[in-house]
Amino acid sequence: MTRVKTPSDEAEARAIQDELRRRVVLDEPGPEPGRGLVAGVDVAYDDARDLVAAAAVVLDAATLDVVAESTAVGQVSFPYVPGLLAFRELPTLLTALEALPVTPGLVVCDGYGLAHPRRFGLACHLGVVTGLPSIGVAKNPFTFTHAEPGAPRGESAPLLAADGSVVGRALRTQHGIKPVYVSVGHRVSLDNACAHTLALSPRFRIPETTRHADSLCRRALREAIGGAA
DNA sequence: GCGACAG
DNA sequence: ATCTTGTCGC
Repeated sequence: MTRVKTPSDEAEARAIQDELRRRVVLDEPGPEPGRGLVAGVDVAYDDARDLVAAAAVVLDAATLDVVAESTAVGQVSFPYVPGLLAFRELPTLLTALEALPVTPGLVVCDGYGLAHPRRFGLACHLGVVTGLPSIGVAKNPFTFTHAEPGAPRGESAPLLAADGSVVGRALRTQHGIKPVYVSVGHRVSLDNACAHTLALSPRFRIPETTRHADSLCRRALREAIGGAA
């Protein structure tokens, strides 16, 4: 079983990131968009009980039909610290992923990959520890900047770090609607990551993978609380 | 130095 | 992330 060591403090977490970051693979194009199986993952929290519920939903990339689902509930083991999100979400997320009856060719994370203060966001971390191709699709630009993409669906602008380096892309998934922020996680090119994101978002701003995972983890959290109360 | 900052 | 009903629109 894939495990993520829970750091005892932030310094240790950063040291772990530094070590795992060396294992990120960036020279593979990744799976072909619109084919195979794509998984979406997300988590929901109950702060009062320190619970975290994770969901993994697998879609047929061609039809966007749901072919498998899995959830897991665990205790929160790390605080929310911007830049260290993976240590909070990954343990439970991996449990849900491993319980899937199939292995996806790509995992779409709700958050960042290389677009990260230390170039090792949640999607990179998940990709490295599972070995699976992964990308990050976030709803906010965090500390990064970008020019306004053209209005049509499919338009994009480079997502820039403070030092000017390109860490991802602000991608318009719906005409005239706020873009999403795509970055590479592991074993996928940025072009491919954006193509997948577009293919997964035919109707709404957020990819269907993330939408399914979001509603499923919220449901799992409600049921976990309901069963305990 | 302080605040902002993926979820 | 989360606090949160009805309402507007396809």
